[in-house]
Amino acid sequence: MPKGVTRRRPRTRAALLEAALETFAEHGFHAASIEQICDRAGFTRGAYYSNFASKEELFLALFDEHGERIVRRLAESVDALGPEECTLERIAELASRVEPDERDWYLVSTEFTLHAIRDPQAAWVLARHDAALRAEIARGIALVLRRAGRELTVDADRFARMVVALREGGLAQSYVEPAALPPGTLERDFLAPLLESCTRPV
Amino acid sequence: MPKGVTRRRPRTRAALLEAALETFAEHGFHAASIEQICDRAGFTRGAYYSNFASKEELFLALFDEHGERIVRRLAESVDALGPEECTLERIAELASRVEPDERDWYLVSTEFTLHAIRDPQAAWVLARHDAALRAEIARGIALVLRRAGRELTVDADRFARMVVALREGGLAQSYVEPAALPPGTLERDFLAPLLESCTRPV
DNA sequence: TGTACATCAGTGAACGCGCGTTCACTGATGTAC
DNA sequence: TGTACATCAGTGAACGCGCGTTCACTGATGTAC
Repeated sequence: MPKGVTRRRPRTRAALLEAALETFAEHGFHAASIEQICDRAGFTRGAYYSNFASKEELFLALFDEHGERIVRRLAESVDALGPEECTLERIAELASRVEPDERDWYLVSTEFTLHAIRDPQAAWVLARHDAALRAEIARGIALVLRRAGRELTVDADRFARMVVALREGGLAQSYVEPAALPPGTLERDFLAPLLESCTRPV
Repeated sequence: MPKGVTRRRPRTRAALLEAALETFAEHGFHAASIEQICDRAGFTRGAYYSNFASKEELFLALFDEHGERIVRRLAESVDALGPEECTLERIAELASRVEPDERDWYLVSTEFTLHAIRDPQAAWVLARHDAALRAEIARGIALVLRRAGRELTVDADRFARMVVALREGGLAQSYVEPAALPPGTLERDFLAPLLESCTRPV
């Protein structure tokens, strides 16, 4: 193992993945060419094939590694939940936050979802990430509800699935008509009522 | 105008559109080849280019015409609503119905949504269809609520957007993991509570 | 109703371009002494 | 620390295949009388 000097490999790979995210977001998986990705990353196609066996493999790696980042980020947000976040309205407001950089990920992960519906291996990878994501959502909700002196009356994972559906379904509409439905609107409007009717005082 | 004898044109076009729906559903827009579509429809590529100027145009026509069918079908369901459908649970159950043939349309329309997020013309077409769909949903909900002696306390179109988000977000999860989340589950579990907390007696 | 002609829908071979993939190479990174 | 050598990451030209699109044609559909 070399010390001090950094091998270029990981940085090249990371640059290609980052460029792939942006290029796939802009054009879609099939319409995006490997040359576009390499140009954006500042490398040649040879470098690409030195790091990835095929376009398909890149797509999988991209989803896998970036998906992990998303889960980590959410976990940190949950860990950072302060004691003041204990009203149902406050939870809804937190859940309605949509970062500007989520758009690219939305486009890529939705396309990956379509791929997963057709491909069992991709489905398996997607299901694992989604489960991890829902576990964090459930953890966050349970944490805040406990502080608010309430508890869910429905299955936590099922509730988390509903939250994910609401968010992803809402983002689709928001990205098609940003003016008609600003991102986060549905969470803001309907999550508090839902928490109201799906919890009870503990 | 010829009488009696049917020109082949409309039938050929319809066959190509039908085949395109299935082929796009199976492989996705870019991965599906025009030859596959023509083979499935029982025509040659020449027939295809006699009916459509390009692959892009077919995609748009397919979404446009099939989308209209979906709205019509929903409108008929709303018209057929009997007086017995007047409890909140009954509405939730109706909304949770997912026909087997919706899978193909889900795959194609979701891909079209991604396309629309990137392309203003497609966004406009999609927005028009979605608005018509939501209008029918709102009409159905208002109809049944009135019979149940209740009314929405939130904007009807906003509520319809939430219903659409829940359904499409839920279908994504269901189609990736059919065993973990049978189609319609989220509607069945969460629509009644939502209607409960978003309506009042009139 | 039957025949001759005109038009139009669909045929299928050919084209050519774009893009994923390969490979012989070069220069940068790391190792030995 | 400096030099000689080995390995490895990235280069970029070339390949070839698949697919969208075109076009000269043929046979089916429709019209006139």
